[in-house]
Amino acid sequence: MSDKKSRLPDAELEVMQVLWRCSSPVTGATVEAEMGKLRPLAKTTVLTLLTRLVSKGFVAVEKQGRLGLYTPLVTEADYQARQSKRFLDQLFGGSIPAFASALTASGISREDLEELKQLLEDGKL
Amino acid sequence: MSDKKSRLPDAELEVMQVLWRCSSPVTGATVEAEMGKLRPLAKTTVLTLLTRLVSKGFVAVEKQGRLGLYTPLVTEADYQARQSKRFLDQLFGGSIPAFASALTASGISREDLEELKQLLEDGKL
DNA sequence: TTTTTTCGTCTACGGTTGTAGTATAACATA
DNA sequence: TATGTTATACTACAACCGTAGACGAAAAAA
Repeated sequence: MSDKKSRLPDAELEVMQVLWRCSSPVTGATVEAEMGKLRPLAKTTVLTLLTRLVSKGFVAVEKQGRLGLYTPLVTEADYQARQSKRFLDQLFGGSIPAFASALTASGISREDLEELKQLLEDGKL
Repeated sequence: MSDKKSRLPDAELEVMQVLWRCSSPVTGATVEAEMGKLRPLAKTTVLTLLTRLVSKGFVAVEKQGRLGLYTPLVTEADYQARQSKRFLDQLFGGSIPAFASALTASGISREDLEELKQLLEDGKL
């Protein structure tokens, strides 16, 4: 019901990540169980988050009687791509190198940089 | 007054970016003028944002009489580094390559990738 | 010094987010 | 069928955000 451009609040993102990890469609109970593994939340809280995601157009719900089956409408790759661009624009005026150097300053793993270098050299990016 | 780890809301970030661009200390009026160039905001709005930044410990204010002189307490590089890590962790489980491929999917400029490649090859990162 | 402009604090208000209790309606079970 | 069990929808509520008006004090101008 609204623009998919926007960033999701942390709690809603966590729910999306569960949805992306599970094979859809998924029941609310399943989402709650998955979330609860790391972060115990009341059932109703998870349901509220799901409902909000539905009204934002990020998730579809299909009713089997009173039971709801949830399916993500936005793929993880899609969300990642949009948010990456947004982040880069907002903090670095869109410059990847500027971002990369910020990362080194943040003590990111050397291996990841190496791997990235490989990808670039192999023309995979 | 609180943890510097946290992400700033968009409006507050914009104010910080003005502060980072100007040579400190800066008066509220200056900030307002700079902000207004792109996004007209009421004077009081800018002041409110500055005050919030002060209470969050991101900005220091020094009073010259009734006039406030504002200085950022967190450097841009510092903020960028922390947020980059946070972003990477939250969306990509910390993997830079995963992030990089999301970027290509988002239609990021070829030149930026080239530049990044150069930096990596020159060992600058 | 009276008036006007300026800078800032306080207060406000609608919307969002995190979190969950309550009520309700459908389902399973005794 | 009577009853316990759920899954969901509604309601709530405090904190936080974006935005700014009201009001007061200080400074500048007349």
